[in-house]
Amino acid sequence: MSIETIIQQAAIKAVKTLYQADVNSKQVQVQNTRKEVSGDITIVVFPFLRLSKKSPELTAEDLGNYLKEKIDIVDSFNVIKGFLNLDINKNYWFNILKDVFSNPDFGTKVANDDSDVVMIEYSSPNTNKPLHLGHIRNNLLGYSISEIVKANGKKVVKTNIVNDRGIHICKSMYAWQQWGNGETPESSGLKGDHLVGKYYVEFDKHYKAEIAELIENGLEKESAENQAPSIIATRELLLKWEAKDEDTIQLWKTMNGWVYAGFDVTYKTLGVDFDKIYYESDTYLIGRDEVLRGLAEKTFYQKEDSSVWVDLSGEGLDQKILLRSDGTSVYITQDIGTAKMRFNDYPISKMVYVVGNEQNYHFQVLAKLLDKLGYSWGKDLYHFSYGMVELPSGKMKSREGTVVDADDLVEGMVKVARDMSIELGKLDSLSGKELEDTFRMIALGALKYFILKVDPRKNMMFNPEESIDFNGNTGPFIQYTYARIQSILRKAADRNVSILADLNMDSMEPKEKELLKRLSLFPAAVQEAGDNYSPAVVASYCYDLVKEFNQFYHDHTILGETDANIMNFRLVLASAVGSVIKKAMSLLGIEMPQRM
RNA sequence: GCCCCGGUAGCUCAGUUGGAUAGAGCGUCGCCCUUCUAAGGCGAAUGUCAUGGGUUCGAAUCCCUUCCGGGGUACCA
Repeated sequence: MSIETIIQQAAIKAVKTLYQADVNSKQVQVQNTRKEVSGDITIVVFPFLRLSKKSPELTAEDLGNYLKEKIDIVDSFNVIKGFLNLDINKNYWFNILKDVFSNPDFGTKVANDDSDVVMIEYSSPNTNKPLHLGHIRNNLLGYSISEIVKANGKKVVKTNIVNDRGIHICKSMYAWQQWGNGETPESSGLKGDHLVGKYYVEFDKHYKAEIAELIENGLEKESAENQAPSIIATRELLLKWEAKDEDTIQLWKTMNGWVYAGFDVTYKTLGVDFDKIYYESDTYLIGRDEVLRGLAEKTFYQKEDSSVWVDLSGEGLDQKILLRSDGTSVYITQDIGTAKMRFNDYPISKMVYVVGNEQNYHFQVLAKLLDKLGYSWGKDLYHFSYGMVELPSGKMKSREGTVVDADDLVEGMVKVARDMSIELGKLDSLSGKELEDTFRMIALGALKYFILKVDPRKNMMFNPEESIDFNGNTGPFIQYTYARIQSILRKAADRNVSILADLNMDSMEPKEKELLKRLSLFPAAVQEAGDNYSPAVVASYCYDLVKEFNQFYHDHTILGETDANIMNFRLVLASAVGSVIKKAMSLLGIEMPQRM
């Protein structure tokens, strides 16, 4: 039971005894005491004034006296206006420290056979272009949320739906056929996904030129967009693909193969992975069958041009197309099929889609569609809607080439990490792979923390002109603190100092107690992050912990301490902080170096 | 037009059930390495919490107005 809960329940009893009145836990506001004020935990007494019919100060005095007498972890108290600040007995804090030190599962819950299965879809790339910074945010969030949900005692299935078919894929295929001259990753030395992306951009260039020409010849914009030769050819290609034309399928397989090889490299670099991968090419027909079933059951309707629609105007939404007039599927068709397949494959109790907020409307429609098709789980799907990454110049657009490429960004950061490490000269004891791994760890730590510390729901700004920081509230700052702790623990081991969970001390320094308080908040942070699907909560917690540790580290020596009990206590404290840092950062997918 | 989301220091961001003097980092100006790693610590300056109103003992937080920005809005994904 957390300290907040203990105090809260005690306060409810106190009010009952003192004022013969019932209050619920919501009315008892318990918060951490502000740093400038003495005390550990604070009760806000304003809500009780009506019951006590006394001044805030006297009410707080009443409560304080009661708690001091009845609750053994409350040592003493002070009152400032309507705030009752309680001092908690040191043994309470010592017990927390012992728990952190000796319990490897401190702060997290472990899943068992009966735990809920949560399926988390993330990444979901199109196979017509390489990944960019927006995808990085998606991948990092998806991975981190998976780890956080796991830490809250759920079974997690990480999944990826690869959008490997559709008109957009045909665009790069067509462009490659027309202007590719047989170029391959081998012949050009280009990473597969970058090669295919090049032809996607190429398509757009030609398509735009054709539209401009048609408009010049007197066509309206809309008809020009529909009659440009490139788009007509691309539509034919999609029809041939859906008809399983052999050459078209072969080209599709070849080009997608290039892209997958490229994606694998990027995924590995980012340290993300999946338990189950679905391909739209396998699921879209199931979706189409579902749509046709809905049509037969008159859930949906058909227009004269034979396109299929759903009318959601009764639910406050619009009409939505489900199959085009030429019979091919649209984006939402495959999502229906994929959902059906997944629920057949796994005993899913919650389905989470990590997809950008530009698709909020899409997921509202999807939930209602699944519901209409008779799937009870449809309306419970959760769209984890995250914000866009914006550049100073505006939104990133793959077609126009105004993106921050994922591979380039990571490589650039590794270079910065390498240069900086060499300049600081701290890694001279390492060499070869170990050294290179540390550079990558630091670079990825900086990038991941930069992305994940921001509230996922909000749009965020990235300025390519300014490199991502390595000082201050950053991943490397946290890694650095961890490395310092490991250095101390190594030195302690060298001197044969054993670290005991047995703590014998009369009092603590303020910085020591502050650190203990921070440690005690870890379980609440993990839970809050899980409840809100927010890696930023973990990042923020970890930063506060690390900042607190650095102050302690600055003010107090550990190995230089002459009192053996105090030295042992500080070693236990440092070790515990180290393990919490490591665990918290692992929830963000950030690794901790032994040295840096 | 309609719907959704956002606006906090020069910049990037915290601030979740309404609580004490609104906080960090970067940048700026100072200070601290004969002492466990200075990717660190300490101090200074910087705010009409977009705007106007309302509810409340108390509002950055809840409700309404206006302004600004982003996204979506029937055959892109």
